[in-house]
Amino acid sequence: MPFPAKTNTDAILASATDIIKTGGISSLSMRTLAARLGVRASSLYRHFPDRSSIEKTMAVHAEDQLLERMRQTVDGLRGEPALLAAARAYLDYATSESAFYDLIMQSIGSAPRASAAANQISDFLLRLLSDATQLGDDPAGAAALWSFLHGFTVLLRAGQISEAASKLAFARGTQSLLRGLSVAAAEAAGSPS
Amino acid sequence: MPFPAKTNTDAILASATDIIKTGGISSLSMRTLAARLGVRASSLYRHFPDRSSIEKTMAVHAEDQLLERMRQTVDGLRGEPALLAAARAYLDYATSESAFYDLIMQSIGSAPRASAAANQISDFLLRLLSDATQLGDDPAGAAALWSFLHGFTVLLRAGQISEAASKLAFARGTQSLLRGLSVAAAEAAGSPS
DNA sequence: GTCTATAAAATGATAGAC
DNA sequence: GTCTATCATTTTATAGAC
Repeated sequence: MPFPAKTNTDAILASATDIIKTGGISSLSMRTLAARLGVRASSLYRHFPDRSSIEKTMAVHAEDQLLERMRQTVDGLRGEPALLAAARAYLDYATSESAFYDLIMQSIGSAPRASAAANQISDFLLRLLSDATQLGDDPAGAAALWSFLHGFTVLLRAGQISEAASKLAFARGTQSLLRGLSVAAAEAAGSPS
Repeated sequence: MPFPAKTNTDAILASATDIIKTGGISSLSMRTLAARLGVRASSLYRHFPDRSSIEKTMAVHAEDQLLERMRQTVDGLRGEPALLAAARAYLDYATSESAFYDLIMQSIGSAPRASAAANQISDFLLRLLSDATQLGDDPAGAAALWSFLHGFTVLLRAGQISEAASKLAFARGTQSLLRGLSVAAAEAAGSPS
């Protein structure tokens, strides 16, 4: 072996993570990545077939991480408190790990249909909502909840929701949506008026 | 005038609109735009100083159009029906004019603080919500509503919410959020328990 | 106002030496 | 496994002729 290995899969992913955390997904290129690792861009193709495979690997990791954060947060909780805590964990992850969160949403958005990761998030919210309302599965309600979570993330980051007011606004939004869905589900379940 | 004018501001914007409607914002370049107009890319700089000014002009137009659609829709309506109709108009615009909607959100996301357009949308939702709940201004509630609207748009387009179920899911989400916010606002306003 | 020509900078990716 | 060298492409934007 005339040339010792100067990098490896893990090191590449670690550097790629640093890069997107600093400058966003668009700042990741084979050249910027190689430069950070002290190698040439062409060397990276021994470890990954192309650029998109590096992004894809990070995206999968991000999806696992988001779900894990929410699961850890709801550990020991049930009903409404569990749902509120999970919602908070979602927002916390989306804001503190915004680059990873972008990878998740980019992955979901570019998939033809609902991706496996998307289904996991959707199912997780579906179960939390069902447990909180005690009124059975509510796919439409879960979709509404996820819509609120993602939308809030985007508007908060865009500066449209002030940092100061965000905590209260988020709690009010989450609780209001949950209460409204509970009432709507109860009516649909056969308790008219 | 040795060279007759082959294009103008309006023609450029019309072609730019066609391009982004077909291939999204990223497909718009000075070259693709010029090719569609039958001129050279360099000629465009006589009409617009740079590429971003073309995007900006379209974004402003899109913002006006979205607000106009919502205003027309709520014309003659008040209270909850007005809010539900406006929400529907928002989603309709975002899905039928997705490229323009992307321009709006891109503009909002890249602005340092809350942009003028963002404030107009926010204020519009604020007034609708206030009129629907009859409980005064609720900035947090308006932010929650907008969050839901944008998030739903994104998830619907990503295929995470089925087309078939979207109409019902959207109506349920909007109504549930409104009802929940009404209750929360009433409690905060001094009608405890 | 449009043209040709060109600058200047990125990008992803490959061939082949070592 | 890494290197040099290079290809091929795309992009925004400018200079100057006509």
